[in-house]
Amino acid sequence: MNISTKVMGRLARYRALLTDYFPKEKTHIFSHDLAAMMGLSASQIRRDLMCLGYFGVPRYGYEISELVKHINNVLDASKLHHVAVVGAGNLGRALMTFLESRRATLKIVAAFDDDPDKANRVLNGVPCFHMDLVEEVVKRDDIRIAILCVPGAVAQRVTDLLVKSGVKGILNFAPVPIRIPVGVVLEEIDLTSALERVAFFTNNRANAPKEKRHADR
Amino acid sequence: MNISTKVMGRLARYRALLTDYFPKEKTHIFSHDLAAMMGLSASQIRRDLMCLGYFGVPRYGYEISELVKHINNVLDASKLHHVAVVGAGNLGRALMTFLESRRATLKIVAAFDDDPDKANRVLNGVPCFHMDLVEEVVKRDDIRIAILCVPGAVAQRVTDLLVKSGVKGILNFAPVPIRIPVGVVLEEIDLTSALERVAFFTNNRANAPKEKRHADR
DNA sequence: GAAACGATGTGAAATCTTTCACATCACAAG
DNA sequence: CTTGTGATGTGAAAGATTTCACATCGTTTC
Ligand SMILES: NC(=O)c1ccc[n+]([C@@H]2O[C@H](COP(=O)([O-])OP(=O)(O)OC[C@H]3O[C@@H](n4cnc5c(N)ncnc54)[C@H](O)[C@@H]3O)[C@@H](O)[C@H]2O)c1
Ligand SMILES: NC(=O)c1ccc[n+]([C@@H]2O[C@H](COP(=O)([O-])OP(=O)(O)OC[C@H]3O[C@@H](n4cnc5c(N)ncnc54)[C@H](O)[C@@H]3O)[C@@H](O)[C@H]2O)c1
Repeated sequence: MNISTKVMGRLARYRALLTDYFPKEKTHIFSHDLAAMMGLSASQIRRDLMCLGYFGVPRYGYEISELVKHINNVLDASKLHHVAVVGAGNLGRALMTFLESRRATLKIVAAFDDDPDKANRVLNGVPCFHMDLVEEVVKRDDIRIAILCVPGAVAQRVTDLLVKSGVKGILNFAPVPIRIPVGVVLEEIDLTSALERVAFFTNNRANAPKEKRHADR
Repeated sequence: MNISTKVMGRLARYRALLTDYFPKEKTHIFSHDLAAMMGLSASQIRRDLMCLGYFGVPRYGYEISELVKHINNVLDASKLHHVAVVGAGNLGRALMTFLESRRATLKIVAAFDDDPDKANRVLNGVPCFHMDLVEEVVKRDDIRIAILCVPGAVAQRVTDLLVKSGVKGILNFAPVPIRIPVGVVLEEIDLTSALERVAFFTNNRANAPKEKRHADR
């Protein structure tokens, strides 16, 4: 079964909803309830769940604990990933605090910055190193993933260093596209253009994307 | 011409690249150069640019200043939007600082928080009000767009208040899906699931989305 | 000016994603 | 046991996005 990026992302969100924001006393859920909560169609939910190898029972819906277990399974949630935040500025530090309390399998083990004032300290619960030590620490701590929060002007240079040091996945917040060799995974988050999208569709209703449906009939 | 969300987002990123990170001495650009920089195919670039009503010239490519002008035009960049940050915590304050220096047409005019310590002060250059004043200030300052940075548990409640007050677009960072009435535009940014996507494809090469192409032949 | 070149613009094909529609199933009720 | 109900799982249609392929055109060169 080949899971697309989109399905993958939605599965992660289903899981977050079910584990973090769902009343504990509920043991089962219907596709259309999940759909209403997510703002998607019920058939899309069912289609997504097909690739889990877990099947709900008609009339009862999906058993939540089983569903979560199977999502974990498909998303490889047993593997622990070591993550580094690169660039311990405002955004980087906010992310450190935020992610600390989140999925146990994604552990932030280090931060890097080229500002000497930030190195050799513990920032927001994370040991922060100078950029000179990237290669050494990445190898020593088996860091596979980097969250890139450095200014756009140096983003490509820092990326090249990270890749050279052995990082296999990068989540880029710098508002510039960066290039990576094949074999490395890249996800870009461009907050400015997200905000611009909202602004555009806000006063341009005609072009707005089709309404999200909340049911299936 | 009907512009999809995806095209819209890419146009914003082309513009950012051309205005912020492109050598000033260059006056023209080819679709395949832009493509290489963005990590997309040249034909996709050309297809996206088709909806601008501006045409490049064969052999010379696109004139950058004209291109930017036409993107501005399509994205309605002349209109000034008033934006509020709701929830002046770590993320909210990082965003205030960051967005201040960005597009002039998206102006952060207020922040809101229910912590009395944060109200009635200027935080990161933005006046911060208590949540009790949302309705009044949104109307007074004609705030159309809200950036939602409150804890997930209260996100829906705060959203309802914002919509009631007249906000027309919401950029949601809380890691829960929120529901809005039709007529309001919503964009969700889920950093946790973005990070999980990176982690997944990092040790699951087989399922990785197709390589981005950098050329057209 | 004519020919060659090397880029664009775009119809059509290919691919990816979502939705529809309905057979099927497990349980509840009679 | 039989029937009715209201879910699921899924083939196939519809829709959206991306890529291919090539006609076309402005520039350069001869
Ligand atoms: N703050 C936000 O809300 C926000 C939102 C979206 C995107 N971004 C982007 O994220 C990045 C960081 O934003 P920020 O607000 O945290 O900025 P910031 O200035 O607060 O932090 C940048 C950090 O990077 C460090 N740095 C600079 N050069 C470096 C180098 N060569 N190697 C290592 N570290 C280096 C600096 O010392 C600083 O600590 C920027 O690219 C910004 O555009 C920020
Ligand atoms: N920090 C991050 O990097 C990050 C990343 C992704 C998502 N998020 C999400 O963004 C939101 C904010 O994150 P944060 O790190 O800034 O948290 P934070 O705790 O630093 O800030 C939350 C702010 O919201 C305010 N608040 C609480 N209840 C409120 C209410 N009812 N009305 C108005 N304001 C209220 C608090 O006073 C606080 O200032 C959370 O939902 C978080 O999950 C944060």
